[in-house]
Amino acid sequence: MGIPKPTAERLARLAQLLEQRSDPEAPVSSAEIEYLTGWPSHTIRKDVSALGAGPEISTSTGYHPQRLSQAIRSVLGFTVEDHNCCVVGLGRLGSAFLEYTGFNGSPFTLCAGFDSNVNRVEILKADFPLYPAFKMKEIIPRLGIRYAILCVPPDQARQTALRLAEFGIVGIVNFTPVMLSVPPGVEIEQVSILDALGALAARRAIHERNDAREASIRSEK
Amino acid sequence: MGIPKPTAERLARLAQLLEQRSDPEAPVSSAEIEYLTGWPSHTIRKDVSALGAGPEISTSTGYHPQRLSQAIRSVLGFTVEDHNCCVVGLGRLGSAFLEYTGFNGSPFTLCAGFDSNVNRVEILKADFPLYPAFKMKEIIPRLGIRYAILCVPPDQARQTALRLAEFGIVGIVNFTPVMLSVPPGVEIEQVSILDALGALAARRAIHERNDAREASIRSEK
DNA sequence: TTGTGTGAAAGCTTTCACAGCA
DNA sequence: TGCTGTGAAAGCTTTCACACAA
Repeated sequence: MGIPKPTAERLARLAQLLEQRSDPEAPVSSAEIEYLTGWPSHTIRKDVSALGAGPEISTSTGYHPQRLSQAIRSVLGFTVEDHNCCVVGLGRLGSAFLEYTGFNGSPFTLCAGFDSNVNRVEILKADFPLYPAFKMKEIIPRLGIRYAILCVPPDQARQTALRLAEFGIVGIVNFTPVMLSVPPGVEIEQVSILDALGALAARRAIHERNDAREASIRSEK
Repeated sequence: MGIPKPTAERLARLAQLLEQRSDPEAPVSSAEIEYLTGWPSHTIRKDVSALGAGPEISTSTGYHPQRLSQAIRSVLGFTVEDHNCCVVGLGRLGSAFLEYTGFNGSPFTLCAGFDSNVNRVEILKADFPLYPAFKMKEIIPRLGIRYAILCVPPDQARQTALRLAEFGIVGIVNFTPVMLSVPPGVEIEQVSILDALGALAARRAIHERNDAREASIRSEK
């Protein structure tokens, strides 16, 4: 009984959602989670069930938010020291992360920034140190950084990703529009706007197609 | 025979990939696409097959990139006039899109930006007009904008999304960390960094779990 | 009565294996 | 010999329906 990938991704998001709640003690039902997320309540129950956590997670009035999110983090292996991140490329997009407050309270810590432009590294301010790009090789292993947020210009994306993999990065959030190929063992999460828009448009096209199809089936009868 | 959602999303991405190619005439094989994307070649063949496009799409040496991407766009309904987009919220992140060149050559056009801070709207420069937020109601229908890129501060996200839906937006790319609930008929694509990192960490946890499980099974024998 | 937990069924998607074509 | 195309099988995930607990 392994945990299915879609289940794990839903749970990861659910944990975040639970931690945003105002009252971490007030029970939350699967129906309420359905309302907040759009996922059907039975899917949520099944997901939680797949965790294999004990009965202290839930009562007859719903789940205990804090215990549930802890159970999720523990089963998915979200421990703070494993989740140091860095931003690579400090242009408009990359530097936007320097002032992003969402990391507080999350299991991820942003602890370094890199840019090939030494000037930019010196001018920008952040709560963590910024380095010139050639120091990646030294800093990434030293700080135990495992995840990278890639915001370099498109023409440098492939090369930079390969170097990151070499230095021990295990996951890359790719904000460039370039499709990356990396060594096995490194995971990529693609977040280009064009992909996101493409996914929306594709979903919408299916809707319209299916609606049209259903309408024509109905009219045939 | 509808097109499965995962298939549609892969095809949307494939079309983009094909359009980035240097030579739009040189045939591309499913094996080459496998190398570029990581998707197995038989999945790609099945996906293309699901399009139901004619035999002019492929030869015995592979697919014709240009014709294939056109077939994808036509079946998925990617026509230029349907895909006007706007950026909502012009802070660091939102304003990064103003200088983003990736939209050229894509089926999407960025044609407006909105921010509640009138000052910011006047100071920032872009190739398309920027408006104060209260004009959304007027401008979105007038320009036929269907997709919105949401970059407002977290505490305004929910409210803004609902207004966008009201004004006729059918798809929102949500860059805020807030989970949105919108009326049916509006699609959301969530791209918060925390979600992306969470997905990476979740996938990695499964890998490690499964590897450990396999190792222990092996050692039991 | 209102909620979770969970085998079993249904529904999708991917994978396979091989036919067919240039 | 290289490739695509595609029914059929296998493998996952979601949905259902109902048992069970407070």
